[in-house]
Amino acid sequence: MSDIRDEQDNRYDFRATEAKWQERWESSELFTVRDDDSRPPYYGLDMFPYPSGAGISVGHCRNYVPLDVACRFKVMQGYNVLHPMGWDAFGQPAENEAIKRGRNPKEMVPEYAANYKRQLKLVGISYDWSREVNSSTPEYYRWTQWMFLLLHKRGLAYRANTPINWCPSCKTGLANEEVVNGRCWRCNSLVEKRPMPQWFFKITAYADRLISGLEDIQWPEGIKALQSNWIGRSEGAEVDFKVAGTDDTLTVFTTRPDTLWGATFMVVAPEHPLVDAIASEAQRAEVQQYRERAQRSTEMERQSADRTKTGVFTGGYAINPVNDELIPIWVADYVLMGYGTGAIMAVPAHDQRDFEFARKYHISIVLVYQTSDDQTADALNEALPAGGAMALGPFTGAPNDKSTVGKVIAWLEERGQGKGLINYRIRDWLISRQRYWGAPIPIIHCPEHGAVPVPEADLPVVLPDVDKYQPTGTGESPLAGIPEFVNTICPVCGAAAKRETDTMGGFACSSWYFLRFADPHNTEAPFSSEAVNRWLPVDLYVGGAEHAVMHLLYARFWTKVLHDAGYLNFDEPFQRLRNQGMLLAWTAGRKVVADETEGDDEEAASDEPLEDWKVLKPEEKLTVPEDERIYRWVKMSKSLYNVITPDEMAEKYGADSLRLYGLFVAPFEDTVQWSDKGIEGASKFVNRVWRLWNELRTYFVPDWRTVVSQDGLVLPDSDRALRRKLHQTIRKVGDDLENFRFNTCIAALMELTNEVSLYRNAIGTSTPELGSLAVLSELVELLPLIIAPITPHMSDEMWERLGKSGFTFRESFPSYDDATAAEESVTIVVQVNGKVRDRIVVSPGTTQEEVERLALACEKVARELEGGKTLRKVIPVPGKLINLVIS
RNA sequence: GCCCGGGUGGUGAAAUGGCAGACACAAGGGUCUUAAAAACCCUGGCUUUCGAGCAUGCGGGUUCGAGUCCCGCCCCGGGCACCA
Repeated sequence: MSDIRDEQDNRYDFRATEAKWQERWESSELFTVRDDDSRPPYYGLDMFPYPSGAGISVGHCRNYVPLDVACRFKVMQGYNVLHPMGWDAFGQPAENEAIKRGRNPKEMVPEYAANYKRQLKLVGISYDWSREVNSSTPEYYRWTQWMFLLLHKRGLAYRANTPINWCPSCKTGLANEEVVNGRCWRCNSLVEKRPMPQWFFKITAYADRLISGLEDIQWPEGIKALQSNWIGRSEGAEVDFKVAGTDDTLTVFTTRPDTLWGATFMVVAPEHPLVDAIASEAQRAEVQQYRERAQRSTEMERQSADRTKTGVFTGGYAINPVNDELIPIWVADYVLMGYGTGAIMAVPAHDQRDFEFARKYHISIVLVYQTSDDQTADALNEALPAGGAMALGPFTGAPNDKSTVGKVIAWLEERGQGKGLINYRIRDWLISRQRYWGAPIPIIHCPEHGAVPVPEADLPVVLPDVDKYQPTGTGESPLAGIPEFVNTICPVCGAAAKRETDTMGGFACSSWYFLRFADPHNTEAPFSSEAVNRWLPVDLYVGGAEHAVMHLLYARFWTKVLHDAGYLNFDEPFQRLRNQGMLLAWTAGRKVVADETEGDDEEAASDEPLEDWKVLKPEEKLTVPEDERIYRWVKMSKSLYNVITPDEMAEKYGADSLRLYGLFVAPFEDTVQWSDKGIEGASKFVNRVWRLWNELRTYFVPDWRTVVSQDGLVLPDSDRALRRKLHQTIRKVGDDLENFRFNTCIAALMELTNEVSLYRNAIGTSTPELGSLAVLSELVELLPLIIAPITPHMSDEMWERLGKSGFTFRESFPSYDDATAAEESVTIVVQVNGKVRDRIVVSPGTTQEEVERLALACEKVARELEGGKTLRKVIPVPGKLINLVIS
């Protein structure tokens, strides 16, 4: 490029340089990955995004850039690195946006994707675009449907008519994982319960393996805990209670069968099927009323734990199997139909919820465990969940612990009154959506044969073009209104039949896309096992922690199913996971006006974090004066009108500076507050490196290696020090990049730069010796390589100016020499009673005796010893410190 | 209520149980310049009687030595929330 030929101009022309190299990377297909490559494979993956209209913000660079740096580093270390990108284009986020803009998602998504792609290239991300996938294309969703059929074949997809989570605003059912605090994860509306026939994936069948599989993957402990808690394994027993005067049996799940002797009543959920049978004539009306009231209240109201418990006596009694006592059966909404059996035995003495209920309704309380002989149930102020010894029944004297629980379960099993059982909190994954923009569920409903899977050969079931794709709200998908789509024939008998009109939720597409990248153009299968087994599991997966119990759980489930079906030789998809921190922006807002109701602005609602604060919309910025504005740090998001784009930053400071700033500002996992000052600092550093390097390049001698490796080469102290720093930096940068410590990595590069600058100042206008020239040349040649993963554009430009051909991406990351990096002297801290009194500088091999002698010889130490104090003890820390204990 | 994170200068942050504040930003001073910008150099936790003392949310403890480990609190962020 002609405008960077002026070598006297020491200002770095990042615009021209970055454009030049991005073009060259593209035209040389630098980032295209081949399967037939002898280097060891490495798979680095970002969670694929849905491309929204606003494009990416600098916030997105918090994950794309660090992974890019890690991948570029891996390439330079000699790996064949798969680093792909694609579009999670199906699902509510894309569809909601299309509706809002009055666009057809089919046309809109590719436009948005193209913009994302342009931006990602602008930031210099090294994706292999030849493997780009779009989950909303028939070439892709054909195989998502294939996955559905596989699950169906294996008994893991079923249709059931149970009350499901319904979002009235999105007009569709939602999976449990998509309901956050009783609200829709996309639009924040309150979720209702609606009974309707829906398709589910049987993720509960894999609950145990989804917990145990967490053990040997390198994920943040917090995410593992989140998943584990979500799955919620709890060990206990099912116990059968006879309903007095009937043939019915009420089965309960309990984790504390050992407290059966203290069960003084039972509670069933309002929706429990036996309620009618249990209720006595006298109580029936009251029970019925209570059930209706419970049905009307929202999930949120019902599940708020601080609400005082309510309930109604059914008039019926159960027989406690361990002592044949009659105990009353109540109906109360603190018992949930969705967990266990929807019925509990209540042990008020040892369960706080039952305790509160018993006290409120004056039900008797019986102590099973006593912490002392004179302890009475009447004296309790709260339940005793732990401690004490059993005070009644055949296990009298047994401790209040797991071993007793086990013994009681065995005892119940022997007597045929119950059995040990493990219960899970996780529910099956509801996959049906009554929406247009998703992969049609490949099922045909035949009056004769029921729900028949579409034969594999007939895939894909193509999503038809429609005029109206808005959700209907009737519980039917818009597809139901298209006779050409709906009417078909049964694959089994050929009779007239109807297609399933629900589509799959977006999380179906993202549950296997990481497999498709290994073999993205396969038209015969979703992937070849050979390709997938070569590249996967993903070595390094980067994305947001908000997917802990959604995508990350579903993807693990599908991987296990595919493994069990023999398609994969691994059953955990992501070996190592890293979650980037959020990016916050300083955002103008105002107080909420009294009559403003929640959810009036659908889009903003999902991201607004504070209830007493409303973001200023662009049009309000003119009307709300500065002194009425309230500024807050909130997540950078287009719905909060506080987005800074990589485009504007790349234009002003350059992609390399933007990359460097995001990496340097804080540890990768930390939340960051965006600052323009910060990126200015990063840009200053990039320019400083550029300038220094260009000055020093005039000393470059290409054969420096022979000089540096000469036997008996004696360099002046300053040269040895510079070389030592260089090799120490190579070591540190390599270590830090390996461990995602980008901020300290860049700090090390800054330290090196500072040292080089001082060295340069010291040279002044004098001509360096041959040895010094070699040391400088080593630096001039290696620096572009060391910094290349972070500032790839500048590095390639430097590389070319050194007379090298090709790209730093194709070079090896420099190795360091231990001997050269070793310190020539060490500073030993001299402490007296743990307080620093002095420092002594010794050579690394100095004996401990010598260090001690030198320490005692320090004037400041001598002063401490005055007044008859004597040395009691010497604590040496070799190479670091010596602590003299005196008194 | 339960489960995870986190609290260190004016700010972002460093620190295998061993010199607290690396590296930066902002600030102040200087060099260069007619001037400014840029660049380069220097200073900087607080207090001080210039010996030193005090400092990593608070209070205890372990240790020769604690930002780091243990116990008890407080505050902030996130997740779950009547799960029997």
